[in-house]
Amino acid sequence: MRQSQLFTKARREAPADEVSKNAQLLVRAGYVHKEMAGVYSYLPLGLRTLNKIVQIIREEMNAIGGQEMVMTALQDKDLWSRTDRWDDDKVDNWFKTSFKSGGETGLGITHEEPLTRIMTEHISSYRDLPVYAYQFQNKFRNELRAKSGIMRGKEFLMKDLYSFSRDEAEHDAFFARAREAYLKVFQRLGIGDQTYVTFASGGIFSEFSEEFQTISEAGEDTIYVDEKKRVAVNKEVCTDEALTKLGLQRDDLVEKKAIEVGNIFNLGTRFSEPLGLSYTDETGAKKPVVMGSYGIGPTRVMGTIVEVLADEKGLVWPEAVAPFVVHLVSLGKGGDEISKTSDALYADLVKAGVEVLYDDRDLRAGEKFAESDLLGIPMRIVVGKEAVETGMFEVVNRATGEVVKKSHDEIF
RNA sequence: CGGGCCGGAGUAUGCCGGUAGUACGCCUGCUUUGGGAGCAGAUAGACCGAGUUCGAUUCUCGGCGGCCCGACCA
Repeated sequence: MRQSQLFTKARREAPADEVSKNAQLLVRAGYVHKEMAGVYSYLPLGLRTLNKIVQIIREEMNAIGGQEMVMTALQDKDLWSRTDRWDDDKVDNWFKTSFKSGGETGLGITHEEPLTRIMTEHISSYRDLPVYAYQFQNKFRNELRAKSGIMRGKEFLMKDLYSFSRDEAEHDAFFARAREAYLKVFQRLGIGDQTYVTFASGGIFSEFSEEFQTISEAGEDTIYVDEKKRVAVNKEVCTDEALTKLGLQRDDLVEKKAIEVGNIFNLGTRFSEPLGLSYTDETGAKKPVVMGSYGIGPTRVMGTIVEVLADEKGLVWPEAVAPFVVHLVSLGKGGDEISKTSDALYADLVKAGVEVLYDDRDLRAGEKFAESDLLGIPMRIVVGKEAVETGMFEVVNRATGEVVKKSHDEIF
Protein backbone atom coordinates (compact mmCIF):
# COMPACT_ATOMS: atom_id res chain seq x y z
CA MET A 1 0.00 0.00 0.00
CA ARG A 2 0.97 3.59 -0.43
CA GLN A 3 2.27 5.10 2.77
CA SER A 4 0.58 8.39 1.90
CA GLN A 5 -2.70 6.52 2.41
CA LEU A 6 -1.75 4.89 5.71
CA PHE A 7 -3.61 6.69 8.46
CA THR A 8 -1.08 5.98 11.18
CA LYS A 9 1.81 8.30 11.74
CA ALA A 10 5.17 7.50 13.28
CA ARG A 11 6.32 9.55 16.25
CA ARG A 12 9.81 10.78 17.00
CA GLU A 13 9.64 10.31 20.73
CA ALA A 14 8.41 7.49 22.88
CA PRO A 15 5.27 8.19 24.90
CA ALA A 16 5.90 9.21 28.49
CA ASP A 17 3.78 6.43 29.94
CA GLU A 18 5.60 3.48 28.41
CA VAL A 19 8.82 2.03 29.67
CA SER A 20 9.03 -1.35 27.99
CA LYS A 21 10.88 -1.54 24.72
CA ASN A 22 8.05 -3.32 22.95
CA ALA A 23 5.42 -0.74 23.85
CA GLN A 24 7.66 2.24 23.17
CA LEU A 25 8.58 1.06 19.71
CA LEU A 26 5.18 -0.29 18.72
CA VAL A 27 3.49 2.94 19.76
CA ARG A 28 6.12 5.11 18.09
CA ALA A 29 5.84 3.16 14.87
CA GLY A 30 2.05 3.33 14.94
CA TYR A 31 1.48 -0.41 15.29
CA VAL A 32 -0.58 -0.20 18.45
CA HIS A 33 -2.51 2.33 20.48
CA LYS A 34 -2.71 2.18 24.23
CA GLU A 35 -6.29 2.46 25.37
CA MET A 36 -5.66 1.91 29.08
CA ALA A 37 -3.01 0.19 31.17
CA GLY A 38 -2.66 -3.29 29.73
CA VAL A 39 -5.21 -2.70 26.99
CA TYR A 40 -4.05 -2.05 23.44
CA SER A 41 -5.66 -1.57 20.05
CA TYR A 42 -3.94 -3.00 16.99
CA LEU A 43 -3.62 -0.48 14.17
CA PRO A 44 -3.21 -1.45 10.50
CA LEU A 45 0.49 -2.29 10.64
CA GLY A 46 0.19 -4.00 13.99
CA LEU A 47 -2.77 -6.05 12.85
CA ARG A 48 -0.93 -7.22 9.76
CA THR A 49 1.88 -8.54 11.95
CA LEU A 50 -0.51 -10.04 14.47
CA ASN A 51 -2.44 -11.78 11.70
CA LYS A 52 0.75 -13.29 10.34
CA ILE A 53 1.62 -14.67 13.75
CA VAL A 54 -1.90 -16.05 14.03
CA GLN A 55 -1.70 -17.66 10.60
CA ILE A 56 1.56 -19.44 11.38
CA ILE A 57 0.11 -20.83 14.58
CA ARG A 58 -3.08 -21.80 12.75
CA GLU A 59 -1.16 -23.73 10.10
CA GLU A 60 0.80 -25.67 12.70
CA MET A 61 -2.27 -26.44 14.78
CA ASN A 62 -4.09 -27.67 11.69
CA ALA A 63 -1.08 -29.79 10.83
CA ILE A 64 -1.48 -31.81 14.04
CA GLY A 65 -5.20 -32.25 13.58
CA GLY A 66 -6.52 -29.17 15.30
CA GLN A 67 -10.00 -28.01 14.32
CA GLU A 68 -10.54 -24.27 14.56
CA MET A 69 -13.63 -22.83 16.16
CA VAL A 70 -14.47 -19.82 18.29
CA MET A 71 -16.23 -19.67 21.62
CA THR A 72 -18.00 -16.88 23.43
CA ALA A 73 -16.40 -14.23 25.58
CA LEU A 74 -19.39 -14.15 27.94
CA GLN A 75 -19.32 -17.04 30.35
CA ASP A 76 -22.02 -19.04 32.11
CA LYS A 77 -21.68 -18.69 35.87
CA ASP A 78 -23.40 -22.01 36.59
CA LEU A 79 -20.98 -23.91 34.38
CA TRP A 80 -17.94 -22.46 36.11
CA SER A 81 -19.48 -23.10 39.51
CA ARG A 82 -19.55 -26.80 38.68
CA THR A 83 -15.74 -26.87 38.45
CA ASP A 84 -15.43 -24.45 41.38
CA ARG A 85 -13.74 -21.75 39.34
CA TRP A 86 -16.31 -19.00 39.67
CA ASP A 87 -15.90 -17.69 43.21
CA ASP A 88 -13.53 -14.79 43.66
CA ASP A 89 -11.63 -16.61 46.36
CA LYS A 90 -10.89 -19.41 43.87
CA VAL A 91 -10.15 -17.36 40.76
CA ASP A 92 -9.46 -13.72 41.50
CA ASN A 93 -9.05 -12.19 38.06
CA TRP A 94 -12.52 -12.42 36.57
CA PHE A 95 -14.11 -9.42 34.98
CA LYS A 96 -17.65 -9.98 36.22
CA THR A 97 -20.77 -8.19 35.21
CA SER A 98 -24.49 -8.83 35.27
CA PHE A 99 -27.38 -9.20 32.90
CA LYS A 100 -30.16 -6.64 32.91
CA SER A 101 -32.52 -9.54 33.22
CA GLY A 102 -30.71 -10.65 36.36
CA GLY A 103 -27.88 -13.05 36.99
CA GLU A 104 -24.15 -12.79 36.65
CA THR A 105 -21.74 -13.40 33.83
CA GLY A 106 -18.02 -12.98 33.35
CA LEU A 107 -15.62 -12.40 30.49
CA GLY A 108 -13.69 -15.51 29.57
CA ILE A 109 -10.31 -15.98 31.24
CA THR A 110 -9.77 -19.38 29.59
CA HIS A 111 -12.13 -21.90 27.98
CA GLU A 112 -11.81 -25.39 29.44
CA GLU A 113 -15.32 -25.34 30.89
CA PRO A 114 -17.34 -24.21 27.86
CA LEU A 115 -15.45 -26.44 25.45
CA THR A 116 -15.75 -29.47 27.71
CA ARG A 117 -19.49 -28.91 27.90
CA ILE A 118 -19.70 -28.54 24.13
CA MET A 119 -17.85 -31.82 23.75
CA THR A 120 -20.39 -33.63 25.91
CA GLU A 121 -22.82 -33.14 23.03
CA HIS A 122 -20.44 -34.64 20.49
CA ILE A 123 -18.35 -37.27 22.24
CA SER A 124 -19.88 -40.47 23.50
CA SER A 125 -17.88 -43.35 22.03
CA TYR A 126 -14.23 -44.29 21.85
CA ARG A 127 -14.83 -43.94 18.11
CA ASP A 128 -15.32 -40.19 18.63
CA LEU A 129 -11.85 -39.75 20.10
CA PRO A 130 -9.37 -38.23 19.99
CA VAL A 131 -10.48 -34.67 19.24
CA TYR A 132 -8.36 -31.53 19.07
CA ALA A 133 -10.10 -28.16 18.96
CA TYR A 134 -8.72 -24.68 19.19
CA GLN A 135 -9.55 -21.03 18.83
CA PHE A 136 -8.03 -17.58 18.70
CA GLN A 137 -9.86 -15.32 21.07
CA ASN A 138 -9.39 -12.33 23.30
CA LYS A 139 -9.05 -13.37 26.90
CA PHE A 140 -9.89 -11.04 29.74
CA ARG A 141 -8.00 -11.16 32.98
CA ASN A 142 -8.38 -8.56 35.66
CA GLU A 143 -4.70 -8.42 36.49
CA LEU A 144 -3.79 -6.38 39.52
CA ARG A 145 -0.83 -5.09 37.67
CA ALA A 146 -0.54 -4.90 33.92
CA LYS A 147 3.04 -4.49 32.81
CA SER A 148 5.61 -4.90 30.08
CA GLY A 149 3.59 -3.28 27.30
CA ILE A 150 1.65 -5.72 25.20
CA MET A 151 3.24 -8.70 26.93
CA ARG A 152 0.97 -8.79 29.95
CA GLY A 153 -2.36 -7.17 29.40
CA LYS A 154 -5.84 -7.33 30.81
CA GLU A 155 -7.25 -8.12 27.39
CA PHE A 156 -5.09 -10.12 25.03
CA LEU A 157 -5.29 -12.53 22.16
CA MET A 158 -4.82 -16.18 22.98
CA LYS A 159 -4.65 -19.34 20.95
CA ASP A 160 -5.96 -22.10 23.12
CA LEU A 161 -6.12 -25.67 21.93
CA TYR A 162 -7.66 -28.46 23.97
CA SER A 163 -7.07 -32.14 23.42
CA PHE A 164 -9.58 -34.87 24.25
CA SER A 165 -8.09 -38.34 24.43
CA ARG A 166 -9.17 -41.81 25.47
CA ASP A 167 -6.41 -42.37 27.99
CA GLU A 168 -3.07 -41.14 29.24
CA ALA A 169 -1.13 -43.00 26.56
CA GLU A 170 -3.10 -41.36 23.77
CA HIS A 171 -2.76 -38.03 25.53
CA ASP A 172 0.98 -38.42 25.91
CA ALA A 173 1.41 -39.17 22.22
CA PHE A 174 -0.45 -36.03 21.24
CA PHE A 175 1.36 -34.00 23.86
CA ALA A 176 4.65 -34.92 22.20
CA ARG A 177 3.31 -33.90 18.80
CA ALA A 178 2.06 -30.62 20.23
CA ARG A 179 5.51 -29.94 21.67
CA GLU A 180 7.07 -30.40 18.24
CA ALA A 181 4.41 -28.21 16.63
CA TYR A 182 5.12 -25.48 19.16
CA LEU A 183 8.84 -25.61 18.50
CA LYS A 184 8.08 -25.29 14.81
CA VAL A 185 5.84 -22.30 15.46
CA PHE A 186 8.55 -20.44 17.34
CA GLN A 187 11.11 -21.37 14.72
CA ARG A 188 8.89 -19.94 11.99
CA LEU A 189 8.24 -16.84 14.09
CA GLY A 190 11.96 -16.12 14.14
CA ILE A 191 12.62 -16.71 17.84
CA GLY A 192 13.32 -20.44 17.69
CA ASP A 193 16.97 -20.18 18.57
CA GLN A 194 16.18 -18.30 21.79
CA THR A 195 13.22 -20.44 22.81
CA TYR A 196 13.51 -23.48 25.09
CA VAL A 197 11.15 -26.18 26.24
CA THR A 198 11.09 -25.53 29.96
CA PHE A 199 9.84 -27.78 32.72
CA ALA A 200 7.53 -25.98 35.10
CA SER A 201 5.03 -26.81 37.78
CA GLY A 202 2.53 -29.27 36.44
CA GLY A 203 -0.55 -29.22 38.59
CA ILE A 204 -2.32 -32.33 39.76
CA PHE A 205 -2.16 -34.69 36.80
CA SER A 206 1.49 -34.67 35.89
CA GLU A 207 4.81 -33.97 37.47
CA PHE A 208 5.64 -31.10 35.14
CA SER A 209 3.97 -28.92 32.57
CA GLU A 210 6.05 -27.66 29.71
CA GLU A 211 6.56 -24.00 29.05
CA PHE A 212 8.16 -22.43 26.03
CA GLN A 213 10.50 -19.75 27.29
CA THR A 214 12.26 -17.19 25.11
CA ILE A 215 15.48 -15.83 26.53
CA SER A 216 15.18 -12.08 27.11
CA GLU A 217 16.13 -9.60 29.78
CA ALA A 218 12.56 -8.33 29.55
CA GLY A 219 11.27 -11.66 30.83
CA GLU A 220 9.46 -12.16 34.11
CA ASP A 221 10.65 -15.72 34.63
CA THR A 222 13.98 -17.07 35.71
CA ILE A 223 14.94 -20.35 34.11
CA TYR A 224 17.96 -22.62 34.15
CA VAL A 225 19.05 -23.58 30.67
CA ASP A 226 20.94 -26.67 29.52
CA GLU A 227 22.29 -25.33 26.23
CA LYS A 228 23.44 -28.71 24.97
CA LYS A 229 20.19 -30.55 25.56
CA ARG A 230 18.22 -27.45 24.59
CA VAL A 231 15.90 -27.71 27.55
CA ALA A 232 15.42 -25.60 30.63
CA VAL A 233 13.90 -25.78 34.08
CA ASN A 234 11.83 -23.03 35.59
CA LYS A 235 13.31 -21.70 38.82
CA GLU A 236 10.01 -22.44 40.58
CA VAL A 237 10.58 -26.20 40.28
CA CYS A 238 14.36 -26.39 40.05
CA THR A 239 15.09 -28.64 43.00
CA ASP A 240 17.77 -31.34 43.18
CA GLU A 241 15.02 -33.92 43.19
CA ALA A 242 13.45 -32.50 40.03
CA LEU A 243 16.78 -32.33 38.24
CA THR A 244 17.42 -35.96 39.01
CA LYS A 245 14.03 -36.91 37.59
CA LEU A 246 14.72 -34.91 34.47
CA GLY A 247 18.21 -36.30 34.08
CA LEU A 248 19.88 -32.90 34.26
CA GLN A 249 23.03 -31.82 36.09
CA ARG A 250 23.06 -28.56 37.97
CA ASP A 251 26.55 -27.83 36.66
CA ASP A 252 25.25 -27.81 33.08
CA LEU A 253 22.64 -25.14 33.79
CA VAL A 254 22.89 -21.43 33.13
CA GLU A 255 20.51 -18.95 34.76
CA LYS A 256 18.57 -16.75 32.32
CA LYS A 257 15.65 -14.36 32.29
CA ALA A 258 12.95 -15.48 29.89
CA ILE A 259 9.50 -14.71 28.55
CA GLU A 260 6.88 -17.45 28.67
CA VAL A 261 5.51 -17.58 25.13
CA GLY A 262 3.65 -20.85 25.38
CA ASN A 263 2.52 -23.49 27.82
CA ILE A 264 1.22 -27.00 27.34
CA PHE A 265 -0.09 -29.24 30.07
CA ASN A 266 -2.00 -32.29 31.04
CA LEU A 267 -5.43 -31.60 32.49
CA GLY A 268 -6.24 -35.23 33.15
CA THR A 269 -9.90 -35.52 34.13
CA ARG A 270 -9.98 -32.27 36.09
CA PHE A 271 -12.75 -30.92 33.83
CA SER A 272 -14.19 -34.00 32.18
CA GLU A 273 -15.25 -35.58 35.49
CA PRO A 274 -17.19 -32.70 37.02
CA LEU A 275 -18.76 -31.76 33.69
CA GLY A 276 -19.64 -35.32 32.75
CA LEU A 277 -17.53 -35.70 29.62
CA SER A 278 -17.09 -39.44 29.22
CA TYR A 279 -17.14 -42.09 26.54
CA THR A 280 -17.91 -45.77 26.21
CA ASP A 281 -14.92 -47.92 25.34
CA GLU A 282 -14.71 -51.12 23.27
CA THR A 283 -15.83 -53.22 26.22
CA GLY A 284 -18.83 -51.07 26.98
CA ALA A 285 -17.22 -49.45 30.00
CA LYS A 286 -17.79 -45.76 30.64
CA LYS A 287 -14.60 -43.69 31.07
CA PRO A 288 -13.79 -40.03 31.59
CA VAL A 289 -12.05 -38.24 28.72
CA VAL A 290 -8.43 -37.28 29.33
CA MET A 291 -7.75 -33.66 28.45
CA GLY A 292 -4.82 -31.38 27.77
CA SER A 293 -4.51 -27.68 27.06
CA TYR A 294 -2.05 -25.84 24.88
CA GLY A 295 -1.73 -22.05 24.87
CA ILE A 296 0.14 -19.41 22.92
CA GLY A 297 -0.56 -15.71 23.23
CA PRO A 298 -0.04 -14.15 19.80
CA THR A 299 0.03 -10.64 21.23
CA ARG A 300 2.59 -11.62 23.81
CA VAL A 301 4.61 -13.34 21.10
CA MET A 302 4.52 -10.13 19.09
CA GLY A 303 5.92 -8.20 22.03
CA THR A 304 8.54 -10.87 22.57
CA ILE A 305 9.74 -10.65 18.97
CA VAL A 306 10.17 -6.91 19.46
CA GLU A 307 12.05 -7.36 22.72
CA VAL A 308 14.38 -9.95 21.23
CA LEU A 309 15.05 -8.53 17.78
CA ALA A 310 14.59 -4.76 17.86
CA ASP A 311 17.68 -2.56 17.84
CA GLU A 312 18.48 1.05 18.69
CA LYS A 313 16.96 2.25 15.43
CA GLY A 314 13.62 0.57 15.93
CA LEU A 315 11.66 -2.56 15.16
CA VAL A 316 13.20 -5.49 13.31
CA TRP A 317 10.75 -8.09 11.99
CA PRO A 318 11.54 -11.51 10.63
CA GLU A 319 10.10 -11.75 7.14
CA ALA A 320 7.48 -14.27 8.25
CA VAL A 321 5.73 -11.78 10.54
CA ALA A 322 6.60 -8.41 9.01
CA PRO A 323 3.56 -6.31 8.07
CA PHE A 324 5.11 -5.92 4.63
CA VAL A 325 8.05 -7.70 3.08
CA VAL A 326 9.38 -4.71 1.16
CA HIS A 327 9.55 -1.06 2.09
CA LEU A 328 9.89 0.84 -1.15
CA VAL A 329 11.31 4.26 -0.37
CA SER A 330 11.13 6.85 -3.10
CA LEU A 331 13.33 9.93 -2.82
CA GLY A 332 11.50 11.68 -5.60
CA LYS A 333 8.56 13.99 -5.47
CA GLY A 334 5.36 14.21 -7.40
CA GLY A 335 5.91 13.64 -11.10
CA ASP A 336 9.68 13.72 -11.36
CA GLU A 337 11.75 10.96 -12.95
CA ILE A 338 12.53 9.37 -9.59
CA SER A 339 8.90 9.12 -8.62
CA LYS A 340 7.99 7.75 -12.05
CA THR A 341 10.63 5.06 -11.64
CA SER A 342 9.32 4.33 -8.14
CA ASP A 343 5.72 4.16 -9.29
CA ALA A 344 6.68 1.69 -11.99
CA LEU A 345 8.60 -0.51 -9.59
CA TYR A 346 5.73 -0.37 -7.10
CA ALA A 347 3.28 -1.46 -9.77
CA ASP A 348 5.53 -4.36 -10.75
CA LEU A 349 5.96 -5.47 -7.14
CA VAL A 350 2.23 -5.38 -6.53
CA LYS A 351 1.61 -7.31 -9.72
CA ALA A 352 4.14 -9.91 -8.61
CA GLY A 353 2.22 -10.35 -5.39
CA VAL A 354 4.91 -8.85 -3.16
CA GLU A 355 3.62 -7.25 0.01
CA VAL A 356 5.04 -3.77 -0.32
CA LEU A 357 4.66 -0.57 1.62
CA TYR A 358 5.45 2.29 -0.73
CA ASP A 359 6.73 5.47 0.85
CA ASP A 360 5.55 7.87 -1.81
CA ARG A 361 5.44 10.87 0.48
CA ASP A 362 7.35 14.07 -0.19
CA LEU A 363 9.72 13.99 2.76
CA ARG A 364 13.44 14.37 3.09
CA ALA A 365 15.59 11.28 2.73
CA GLY A 366 16.76 11.34 6.33
CA GLU A 367 13.25 11.36 7.69
CA LYS A 368 12.21 8.55 5.39
CA PHE A 369 15.18 6.38 6.31
CA ALA A 370 14.73 6.99 10.03
CA GLU A 371 11.07 6.08 9.81
CA SER A 372 11.82 3.08 7.63
CA ASP A 373 14.27 1.84 10.24
CA LEU A 374 11.65 2.37 12.92
CA LEU A 375 8.98 0.36 11.08
CA GLY A 376 11.33 -2.60 10.77
CA ILE A 377 10.26 -3.98 7.40
CA PRO A 378 12.92 -6.54 6.40
CA MET A 379 13.87 -5.29 2.95
CA ARG A 380 14.17 -1.65 1.94
CA ILE A 381 14.45 -0.68 -1.69
CA VAL A 382 15.59 2.88 -2.21
CA VAL A 383 14.82 4.73 -5.40
CA GLY A 384 16.94 7.83 -5.86
CA LYS A 385 18.82 9.58 -8.64
CA GLU A 386 21.11 6.64 -9.07
CA ALA A 387 18.25 4.28 -9.78
CA VAL A 388 17.02 6.52 -12.55
CA GLU A 389 20.47 7.00 -14.07
CA THR A 390 21.87 3.47 -13.78
CA GLY A 391 18.81 1.30 -13.31
CA MET A 392 20.34 -0.15 -10.14
CA PHE A 393 18.30 -0.08 -6.96
CA GLU A 394 19.74 0.05 -3.49
CA VAL A 395 18.46 -2.88 -1.44
CA VAL A 396 19.01 -2.66 2.30
CA ASN A 397 18.61 -5.46 4.79
CA ARG A 398 17.00 -3.97 7.89
CA ALA A 399 18.37 -6.55 10.29
CA THR A 400 21.99 -6.51 9.16
CA GLY A 401 22.25 -3.13 7.45
CA GLU A 402 23.80 -4.87 4.47
CA VAL A 403 23.40 -2.90 1.24
CA VAL A 404 23.44 -4.42 -2.24
CA LYS A 405 22.68 -2.95 -5.66
CA LYS A 406 20.19 -4.81 -7.76
CA SER A 407 18.70 -4.28 -11.16
CA HIS A 408 14.96 -4.46 -11.70
CA ASP A 409 15.22 -8.06 -12.88
CA GLU A 410 17.42 -9.11 -9.98
CA ILE A 411 14.81 -7.91 -7.53
CA PHE A 412 12.21 -10.25 -8.99
C1' C B 1 -2.87 -7.18 47.26
C1' G B 2 1.92 -4.92 49.96
C1' G B 3 5.66 -1.13 48.80
C1' G B 4 7.63 3.08 45.89
C1' C B 5 7.56 7.06 42.14
C1' C B 6 4.46 10.24 39.38
C1' G B 7 0.16 13.42 37.10
C1' G B 8 0.84 21.10 33.13
C1' A B 9 0.62 20.74 24.86
C1' G B 10 2.77 14.70 21.48
C1' U B 11 7.86 15.05 24.16
C1' A B 12 11.13 17.68 27.52
C1' U B 13 11.06 21.50 30.74
C1' G B 14 11.19 27.15 33.33
C1' C B 15 8.38 30.20 36.55
C1' C B 16 4.40 30.78 39.85
C1' G B 17 -0.92 31.69 45.56
C1' G B 18 -2.81 36.67 40.88
C1' U B 19 -5.78 31.78 35.34
C1' A B 20 0.59 29.32 31.78
C1' G B 21 6.14 30.51 29.06
C1' U B 22 10.08 28.14 26.17
C1' A B 23 12.24 24.31 22.96
C1' C B 24 11.42 20.32 19.89
C1' G B 25 7.32 17.74 17.62
C1' C B 26 2.56 18.00 14.96
C1' C B 27 -0.15 21.19 10.99
C1' U B 28 0.08 25.00 6.63
C1' G B 29 3.04 27.61 2.96
C1' C B 30 7.68 28.61 0.47
C1' U B 31 12.65 27.03 -0.24
C1' U B 32 15.31 22.49 0.21
C1' U B 33 15.95 17.07 -1.04
C1' G B 34 20.68 10.42 0.21
C1' G B 35 20.25 10.00 7.32
C1' G B 36 15.12 13.59 11.26
C1' A B 37 17.18 20.90 6.74
C1' G B 38 15.86 26.36 6.73
C1' C B 39 12.39 30.45 6.95
C1' A B 40 7.44 32.16 7.97
C1' G B 41 2.80 31.19 10.06
C1' A B 42 -0.59 28.27 12.82
C1' U B 43 -2.41 24.60 16.40
C1' A B 44 -2.11 22.70 21.03
C1' G B 45 -1.73 22.17 27.90
C1' A B 46 -2.81 22.42 34.31
C1' C B 47 -6.67 14.47 35.60
C1' C B 48 -11.36 15.14 38.72
C1' G B 49 -13.71 16.84 43.24
C1' A B 50 -13.77 19.11 47.96
C1' G B 51 -11.25 22.34 51.39
C1' U B 52 -8.09 26.73 52.75
C1' U B 53 -7.91 31.67 50.39
C1' C B 54 -10.25 37.85 48.04
C1' G B 55 -8.01 34.54 44.40
C1' A B 56 -5.57 27.57 43.63
C1' U B 57 -2.15 24.97 38.01
C1' U B 58 0.56 26.05 42.61
C1' C B 59 -1.13 24.52 49.45
C1' U B 60 -4.23 20.38 52.09
C1' C B 61 -7.43 16.15 51.77
C1' G B 62 -10.04 12.55 48.88
C1' G B 63 -10.82 10.21 44.37
C1' C B 64 -9.16 8.78 39.45
C1' G B 65 -5.18 7.58 36.30
C1' G B 66 -0.02 6.03 34.79
C1' C B 67 4.79 3.66 35.70
C1' C B 68 8.15 0.57 38.68
C1' C B 69 9.57 -3.51 42.62
C1' G B 70 7.28 -7.63 44.95
C1' A B 71 3.12 -11.03 45.12
C1' C B 72 -0.06 -13.31 41.49
C1' C B 73 -0.25 -15.36 36.54
C1' A B 74 -5.46 -22.04 34.80
